[in-house]
Parts: sequence; structure tokens; C-alpha cells
Amino acid sequence: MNDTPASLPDLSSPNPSDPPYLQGLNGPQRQAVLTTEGPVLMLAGAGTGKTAALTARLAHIMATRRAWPSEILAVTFTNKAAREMRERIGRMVGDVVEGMPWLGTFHSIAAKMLRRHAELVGLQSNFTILDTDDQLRVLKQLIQAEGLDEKRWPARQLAGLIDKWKNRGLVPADLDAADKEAYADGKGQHFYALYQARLKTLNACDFGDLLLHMLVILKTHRDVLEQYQERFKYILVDEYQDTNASQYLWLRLLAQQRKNICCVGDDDQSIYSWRGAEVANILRFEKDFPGATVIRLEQNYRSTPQILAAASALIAQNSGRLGKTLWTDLEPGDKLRVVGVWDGPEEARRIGEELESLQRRRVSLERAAILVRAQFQTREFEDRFIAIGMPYRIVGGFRFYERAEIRDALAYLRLVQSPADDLAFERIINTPKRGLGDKALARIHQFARHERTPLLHAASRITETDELTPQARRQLANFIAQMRSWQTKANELSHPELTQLILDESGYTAMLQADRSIEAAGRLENLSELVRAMEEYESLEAFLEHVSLVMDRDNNDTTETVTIMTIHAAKGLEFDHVFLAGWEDGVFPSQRSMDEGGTQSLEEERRLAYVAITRARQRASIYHAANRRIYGQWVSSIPSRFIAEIPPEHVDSENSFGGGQSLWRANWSAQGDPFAHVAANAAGRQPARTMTRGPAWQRATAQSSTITRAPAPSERGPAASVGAKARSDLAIGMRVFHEKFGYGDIADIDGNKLEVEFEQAGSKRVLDSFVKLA
DNA sequence: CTCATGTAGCTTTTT
DNA sequence: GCTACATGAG
Repeated sequence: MNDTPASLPDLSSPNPSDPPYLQGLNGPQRQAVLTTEGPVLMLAGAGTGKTAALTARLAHIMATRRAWPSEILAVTFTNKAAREMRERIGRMVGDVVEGMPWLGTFHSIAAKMLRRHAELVGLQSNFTILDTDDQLRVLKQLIQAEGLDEKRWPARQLAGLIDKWKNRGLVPADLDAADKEAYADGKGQHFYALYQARLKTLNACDFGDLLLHMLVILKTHRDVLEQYQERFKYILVDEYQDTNASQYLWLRLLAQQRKNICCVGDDDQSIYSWRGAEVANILRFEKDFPGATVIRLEQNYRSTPQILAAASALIAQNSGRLGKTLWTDLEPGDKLRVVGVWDGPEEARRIGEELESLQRRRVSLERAAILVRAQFQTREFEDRFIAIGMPYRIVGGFRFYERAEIRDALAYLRLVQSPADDLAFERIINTPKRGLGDKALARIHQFARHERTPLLHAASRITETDELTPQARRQLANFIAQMRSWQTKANELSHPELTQLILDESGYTAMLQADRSIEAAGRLENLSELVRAMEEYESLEAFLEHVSLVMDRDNNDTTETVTIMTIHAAKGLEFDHVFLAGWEDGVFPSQRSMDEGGTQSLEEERRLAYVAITRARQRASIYHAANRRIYGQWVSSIPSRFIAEIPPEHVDSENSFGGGQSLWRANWSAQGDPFAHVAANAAGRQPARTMTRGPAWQRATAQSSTITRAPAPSERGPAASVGAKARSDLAIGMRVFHEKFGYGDIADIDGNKLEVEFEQAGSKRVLDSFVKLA
């Protein structure tokens, strides 16, 4: 039972009698699996088979009966990671994985615990979990109530501060002098306390609270702490470099007793400091857990040596790393490609062509991905890919649950489930329109405050008075009667049935049906998808928990598509062909990271670049454009400094315009800054239209580090949608022909983009230049 | 009370 | 460029 690593046979060499879960693992991986006792830090570089080792470790612990599945705490950072781990363990040990109730994200596990002990922090166990939107609305109300100017003290800022405090594990009373100064002349702490009190009356929690409340409980209730310390014989933490202070404290408390904690991470892939993640957590692991075994996974199974060398050289420029030397025994492979293009549309066009060439070579589009720094970059690709009929999928962006119709439906359900959910009440009381506007709502609010009762209850009471206009009163009474009937039926009907009933009876479905726009049709579809998704959950409660914590929707689409996503979203994934778009100073590294945050945030961007490159198995292509339209303005920019940090011997450069690459090279390869004199002259003057811009120039001209200059179309031939104007010969209802999609009718026109209902291909967005009048 | 129009503000990354 | 909000007209 209590094997120490020393008493085990030679760990590093395979043995015929090995259990299946050990087979195919290398030495360090085996060590990571077999060193079950005591603290372990597993430093796992990109693509080194971390998940394999991790799941084998869990399988090993269970197979050797060191712990029951229910006695293992396994935390991941994202839902995707949790799901994957569950699947992989399932493949190893079968149904036993079903018995792992404590495998999940920090947030979902904390929520689960908190529901058991909610009363210890003044909540009921059926508390609702607020998303960022709800959070903001509560704060806005508080700011208004205190009579502050919302313009001057934006709720967003306050939300940011509160989040930061919660990430650091601080309750209002814990704030130090400096923090108290923050926001509205030192009212930060006051608002934090107000906000927490408001959440309590709403019986609600935000994301940060899930962890913070649990942390407070563990700190102040020995019995609860001991109960969990006793229960969790083994603790396993994935992506440890992404943990924030509050998560760290939470883990440390839980691990204190048995000390069987295994943290897996890679300091070079820490990219969430803006969310409160502290790389320091991983850097000081050995201090926190004396005698910890540190295991390094350094053999990379994913990328070619060229890719690996490029990425390693890049990340080597960062300071304060734990340091790893990744190696691989794969074939050298192709060098990285660095492609300079004229502008954003050309970038999209070029990548589109590359993808088409992959298709011709029968490479599945699923094996390719376009990675971007920021969400706005996806538009360019979307426009282009719609035009050429390239199937694509954008990961992230508008999440399913964030859509208005989904949030509305959920608000109805929340209100049925917990009548005290004022936020839900406010959201839907006039959706669909019931003639209950601001005025009526204000009356109800007033009444509720006076009677110290939730809005729904107040609304019901107010219909017995004559405070409202007769019409409003009738509508409100009607709504309340409906709510009552749904509450009753909640016990009789299955939750998907209930949802459908509510949508129909409330008039929500009718409202969308009456709306003849394409969006309305999509919304109806989303709603039926919601109802379908609910069927997989046991109860309404379980489903609501799922939506508030799990942000993605399973995509059942079977067509092969290229994936477009942010680098953040790509962490942990791999693709044969990776297209890295928008590597320009200002885009990547982002302007913000260059302006504020100093070296630290620049190093985080560099880690992001490292993550981006190491997603590639066979081929990585980096693109940078000389001109790009950002927020409606044309800006010209220089290639990302990160490109210059990749050793030339691992790079093939090409430039799609204007005399090769010499000009570009001159701009970025320079040590120091050959254009410093230019910068000195340019400072304070309107810079001439020029390409001679070094980093110093950017610094010298501070915020106006971008030149506004629309590239004349004549300069570059007919780039895809540059300056496109809507055609005047088209109108809604006209019949058109499209090369790829065939015949269809125009359903909507939005500038130069058309919504066309195609006979064969269904409804699609296309550029008007790609259709002919039929 | 609802709808239309105008304005300002804002844009990194996500549980 | 977009959206979200504020303002004014119906």
C-alpha cells in the first residue's frame, strides 16, 4: 500500500508484466505514474504526452486499490480538459470512471462542494451562479443606487477589481490600504461589501465566489476541512501554471494532510495571468511541498525538430523559467514558413488557397487550424471563407449560452426554479413585450424594497393594489398566474417538456415566429437545440448547473471543417497544419501588452507565441500583413518582434509584394534600432508617409503608433473585399446564382453581404460580388 | 410605452 | 466598424 518510489523496481524500463496502462510510456512518464505517494511536480512541455501520463497515473491508483474513484480529486482548468480526461480514463479502466465525482474544473468542483455547505456562508444550496453579464447588471444597479456617475466609474472597472480580489482569495475585510483606495475615491471596498451582500440576498454567486466561499469555509470550519482532507487520498491538478491564488490556497489546504498531490504544468504555457493566474505557484512548488519529486517530461511526440527548435529559441528569450529541454526523434520536417502579405484580406485569401491545396492533396480540413491572437481577426477569414465556400468553424466567440434567446429561456427556468431570482425576473418580465416597461418595473422594485421581498413576490402582491395602471396590472397578474402554473407543472412534466411549454405559453415562440428575419429563424433553432440538450440531464437543477459552468456546446456537425480559433482556445490541442495569422506588432503582441504591463506582459505574449507554434505537428506558417483594418481604420504595421526572435535557420520567408523581404528585414532584425535617428526627428512631428519605422518610432509616437492610410486599390490589384460597396442591382426577394451554392433567393442584404436562401445549400451568407442575377 | 435615431465608447485572452 | 446605451418622437 505504501510503496515509496525507492522500493519499486526499475521504473524506466518496460517490463512484459506491465499492466496495460503503462505500456508505451517512456521513463519519466512511468515515473510520473508510479510515484503515487508524496508531492509530485510534473513539468510537462508541450506535446510530451502529459495527458497520457496523467490518465495512466489515475488508472494506476485505482487499479492498485490505493483509492476508490470517489477518493480522488482531479481538477482541470477547462471543461474540455475535464471531458477529455474522463474519456481517456474511461478507455483505460471502463465504467469505473463514472464513479469519479470529483473529476472536473475548479469551478464545477467548488460549486459542488459549496452546495453542500452553502449555509455556512449565508447561501441556500440552490444558489444560482451568475455569469459576467448578470454580475455587471448587479453592479450597475449598486452604482446607480449610490448615486455615482456611471460614466466616470464604469461598472466594468469595478467588476474587474472585485474579480481580481476574489482571485487573490480576499474578502472585503482582507483588502489592504492600497486596494481600498481603488475605484471611486476609495469606495472600492465599500462596493465590494455591498455587492457581496446583494448577492447573498439574491441567493447567488459569481464565478470567483465559488472558490472564495469554499476557501473561507475550509479556513474557518475545521470539521469540513478535515472531512475533505480525509476523503481525498490523492489530488491531481492539471495546468497548474494557470491556477490563481485562491485556487492555490484551496489546494494547499486540501493537500496539507496527506500531501499526495500531483501538479502538472508547464511554466512556458502560462497564458492566463490576466485572469489572476500566478506562474509563481508553479515556480515555488518545491518550497511549498518540501521533498517534492520533480519530474520533467521532455520528449516531444508532436512536432518536427524544426518546429520545436523554432519554438524553443523563441521561449528562451523569456526570463525566470524553470527551464526544459524538449527533444524529439521525429524526422526534421519543413522549416517554418513566414509569409508577408499586403493586407488582411490577402492574408485570408492566401490561407484559403493553402487550405484548398490541402484539400486537393486529400488532407482533411480537420487537421488544419488557423490560430489568431484576438477574436476580431476571425472576421476576415469568415468573410473570405463564406465567399469561396470553405467550410470553417469558429471556436469561442459567441457562446451558445450567451445568446439572448438562450439566456431568456434560462431566465424563465431559473425563475420557475427559484422565485427569488430577481435578475431572472428583470430579464423576462417584459420579454416578450407585455407592456410592462421601466415605469411598471420601478413600481415593483419600490414595492419589493419596501416589503423586503423578492421581485416576483412583490409583483404578485402589487396586483392586489391599484399602484399600477389597470392594463399593466392585468398583464402582470396574467404573468404571475402563468408562473404559478409552470411551477406546479415542473413536478409533473419532464424538464424539456416544461421548457417547451414555457416557451409556447409565454408567447416567446410566437414572438420569434412573428419576426420574419433570418435571425429569428436561427433563434428558434437554437431554442429547440436547447430543449434537445436538456434531455441529457437528469434534472432541471443539473442542467442549469451545466449551463452556468459549461460554456460550450457539442457540435454534432459531421462535415470536415477547418477550425479558426484564438491561441488561448487552442492550448492543449494539436494540428498537422497550423496557420498563425496576424503576427504584427500591435496585433500580436497586442497593443495593450506593449503599452502597459512591461516585460511581464510581453513575456506572456511570448509564451502565447510559444503555445501557438507548438500546436503544429508538421507545418507552421506565420503570416503578417503590412496593412490591416482595425475598428474601421486602416493601419499599417510592422512584423511581430517574435518573428525576428526565431532563428533564421528554421525559417523560410516569402513576401507577396514589393521587392522581396529586404525592407522588412531591415525593420526588425536590427539590434538596437537603426532608425533611432528617424524616431528622434519624427517625435512631435507628423510623420511623413513612411515605411521606416522601428520599435523606437512606435514608442516615440506613443498612442498614435499607427498610421492611418487606406491602401489604394490600384496599388495591389483587386484584393477581395477592399472598399467593397453594396451593389445597387440587388434587392430582397431576387433570384440569384452562386458558383458553389447554386440558385437561391435573397433573404436579406447587409451592405455587400447577402443572406441567400439557396435551394440546395440552405441559407448562407455570401458576398454580393459572388452572385449573378438568375 | 415603444420605436427610431443619434451618440459615444470600445475591443485580448475565459471559468 | 460595431454595439450598447441615451435621447427624442410617435
